[in-house]
Amino acid sequence: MRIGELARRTGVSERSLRYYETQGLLRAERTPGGHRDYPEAAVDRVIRIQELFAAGLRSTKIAQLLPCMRDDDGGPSAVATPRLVADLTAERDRIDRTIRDLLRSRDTLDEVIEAAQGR
Amino acid sequence: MRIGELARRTGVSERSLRYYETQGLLRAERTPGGHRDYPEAAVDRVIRIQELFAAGLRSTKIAQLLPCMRDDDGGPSAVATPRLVADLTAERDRIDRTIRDLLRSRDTLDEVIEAAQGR
DNA sequence: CTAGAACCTGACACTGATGTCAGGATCAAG
DNA sequence: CTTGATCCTGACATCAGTGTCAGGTTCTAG
Repeated sequence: MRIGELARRTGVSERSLRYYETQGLLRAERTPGGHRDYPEAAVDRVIRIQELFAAGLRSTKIAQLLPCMRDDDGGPSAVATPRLVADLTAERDRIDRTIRDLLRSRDTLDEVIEAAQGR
Repeated sequence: MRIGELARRTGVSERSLRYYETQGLLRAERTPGGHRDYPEAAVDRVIRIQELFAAGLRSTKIAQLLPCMRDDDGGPSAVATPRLVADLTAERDRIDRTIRDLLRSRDTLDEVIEAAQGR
């Protein structure tokens, strides 16, 4: 599929999709004229990428991580190096802390919201 | 207390503390010579601010929110306007989505980590 | 063939919190 | 008074993903 359709189906801008390509996160075949042509699996992949971005990982980490994920267009997964595992473990712990933080902040907001609704 | 001590005790840089002041998030008395002098309660306040930043709120929202929080140096809380309540509700929903996203990403990382550890 | 939609690359702007540096003033202890 | 630690303001830089625009090419339907 073309970049426009992929953008529409994932909710990610064409600009971002091209950026992902420069970062090695997403590859595409090219038509004879040079237009990008994505496989169907790109949809899931882009959504996965967005989730990881939302989790605060930066593109270089995601680029290392993606080949180690199963479900990566069905091919056999690469195995993470010890170095990468250490990095990912640190990321996971950071995510855990972030989640705790978010829960606290959500409670804070709820308090204010409820107080304003007169109870 | 002085800015250096506040920075040390909260883990937030002096630069950021001054920035918070320009954004109306944090106030300080001044010594005759112009140095900032923070009350003890500033420690909790800064930590609260950091949590809200970590939750993705931007300084303008935090500035609106802070006076509506109880525990705000003991004074009586302001009450959020309907407009603000709507904003905060949207923020809370965004935070909820973020949490769900983080949980998914954490699971993704866990899968890769476990796979690499040979089980 | 042609028109319009869709795509290409490359460049520059922005955001918003934070880092960092310069040049100078204040503070506290000896 | 002096000295070294601490603080002041103001300015500019950074990061990383994304928006946007320009100028040009490709694709597809009629």
